Order: sequence, then C-alpha cells, then structure tokens
Amino acid sequence: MKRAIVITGPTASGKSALAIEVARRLDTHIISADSRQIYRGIPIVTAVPTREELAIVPHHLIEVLPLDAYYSASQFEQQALRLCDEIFADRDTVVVCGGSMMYIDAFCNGIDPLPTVPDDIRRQLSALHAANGNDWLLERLRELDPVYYEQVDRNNIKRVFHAVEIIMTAGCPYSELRTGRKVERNFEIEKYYIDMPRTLLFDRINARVDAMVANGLEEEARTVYSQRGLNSLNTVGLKEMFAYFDGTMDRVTAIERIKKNTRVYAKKQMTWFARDKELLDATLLRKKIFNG
RNA sequence: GGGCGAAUACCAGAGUGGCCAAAUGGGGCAGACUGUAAAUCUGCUGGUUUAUACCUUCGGUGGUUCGAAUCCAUCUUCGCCCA
Repeated sequence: MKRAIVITGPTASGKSALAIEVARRLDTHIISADSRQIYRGIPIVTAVPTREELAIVPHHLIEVLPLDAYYSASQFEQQALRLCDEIFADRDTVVVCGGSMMYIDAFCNGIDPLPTVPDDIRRQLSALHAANGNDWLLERLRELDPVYYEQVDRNNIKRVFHAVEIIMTAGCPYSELRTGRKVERNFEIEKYYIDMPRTLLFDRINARVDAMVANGLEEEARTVYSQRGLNSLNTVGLKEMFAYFDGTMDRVTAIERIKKNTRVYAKKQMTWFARDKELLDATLLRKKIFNG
C-alpha cells in the first residue's frame, strides 16, 4: 500500500527541515501544503526553503502561482492528489509538508465539492452587499438557506457572503452541499505533528523574523507593495511592512508586530490541530525513519 | 524653599458622588472554522469551581456622606514651573 507521510505543526516548528530529512531518506518528493509558499514572489516572508534545501529533494507546489491567482483548499486537494499519483508511479511514499490547516484537512479527509463561483456572480453580489449592507446579506441567506443561516457565525460576514454566492451559483442551498463526509484515500496517511514548548517555539519565531529582516524582507515587501490588495499578500509579515510603507507604523513597531502576529498565527494552528485525534507526535517519525 | 499638576487593573488610558470590578486600546489567554484560511470571526482577562450573587480593588492613612476611584485633610512618589 502506498503511503503519504504528512508533516505539520505550527509555523517555525521545523517542518520543512524534517520533511527534507525524511524525504531524502526515503528517496521521495515533498508536496508543500502551504497556502502562501505556493505563490511566486514572496519567498522570504513565507519562509520558502532555501535553494540548497530545495535541491536536496524535489518539492512541489512551491512558488508556482502568480500572486493574483485564485486558489483554494479544494484546488490544493486536487493538485496534491494528482501529484501523489505521479509520485506513487515509481515510489511507495510521498511526504506532504505544511502548516495550512485547511489544506492538510482537505488532503487527508477531503473537502466537499462546491461549484466555482463565476467572477460576475461574485462581483454582482459584492456590489449588492456594498450597497445594502450586512443585514441585507444575512436576510438573503435566511431566505435562501435557513438551515445554514442557523449554523453560521453571523458575525463572520465573509462566510455569509460565501454561502450566498455558492447558493447563487449552485442553485441549491449551501447546507445541502456541505456533507462533511470524510473521503477514503487509496493510500495510507500517517499524519505527524511537531510539538514543542510554546516558549521555545516563540523564541524560534522571533529569531526567524529577525532573520527574514536580515535577508531582505523589506525589499521583498516593497516589490509587491503596489499589489497589496491581493489576498495572497494579506499575509503576516507583509501587512505590517505595508503599514510601515504607508507611514502609519514605524519600522521597529512593524517588525515587533510581525513577531506578535506570527505568534498569534502559531496559536491558531495549535488550536486547530489540538482537536485532530489522528495526529502522531513527530518524534515517532524521527525514530521510525532514522533509528529503524 | 514656594506654586501647580499627576498617581486607576499586566501596560497605556477614560471615569471626577450612586447606573463602577471600573470605558477604550494594547498585550495575554481561550475558542470557532469545508472554498482566497498566514484569511475571517468569537469569548475571557481582580477573586470566589457556577453566578441577574458575594468579597477585595482605583498611591498610603484618616475624614465627610445613606453611599467615595470620584469630595476634604494629610503623607509618599513622580513631572513641570518660580526661586
């Protein structure tokens, strides 16, 4: 049976390095499950592995999309599965590595297929929303899908918006499309999580941000500053630099904010993964691969 | 030596007699999450295991008042000004 070794954990916990060691040992490839490293042009903020690291084993889905490309967990699932097929053609194992919670979930458990919302529908709804406000949007959802209306966090207007645009596209209630069903893969999945004391992790985060700054974070941010509205750039490390460029935050504060927001992000990852009962401790993987 | 101003919860900072365990922001903590997820959203943050409840807080002490973070006296510390 083929096998996918999934390596995840909070940001700066050492996922990439471990994945490279493991993939090298098993002579296989790494599929990155990172919603930001997938974009081209922001390797410093997103901590893309170095050129040397990338040369050790083949990596996939790193720096492959233009910054303005639309992408989603579902697309990741499809692409990652396709890559698995290819890699499994002449190997038994593949390594999937990343900290994007939803991508990991989509890969391991699948995600319900939803229609892709056409641009004109999105634009149209967006205009109506802008003109009529949140209450109007909520009212639309209540009419169109009372079931989901009861379930959503109505303060989270992005979710409400998404539900409505999906309904408009699919022509049926969003709640009918959400099965939450877990998909079985035709390969085994071993999911490992890198755990470490929070104080240590936070020290690593702070050190990594300093390293990014030393490696040209500011210059990198400048090169994409003009495109700041893109979702791919709504990223920790860039938004703070943008605020600095705007003059609303001084440089030292911006760098502090990056550290703080990265810590917050790491905590979100920890919270998400804490409820995943299938996760194994990454130290087990180390033992298995390197001592056995 | 004299004059003025300030002292509030982890920090900053509102509040100037009851509606104050005390606005707001920051920071911290906890959580939600199936479609741009490094996104988006939520709760808690004096103590009492629960609380529309009780207790202890607004520099110290002593007063005034039915009632004080808020008024008075005094002390301490800090800042500014005049000598």
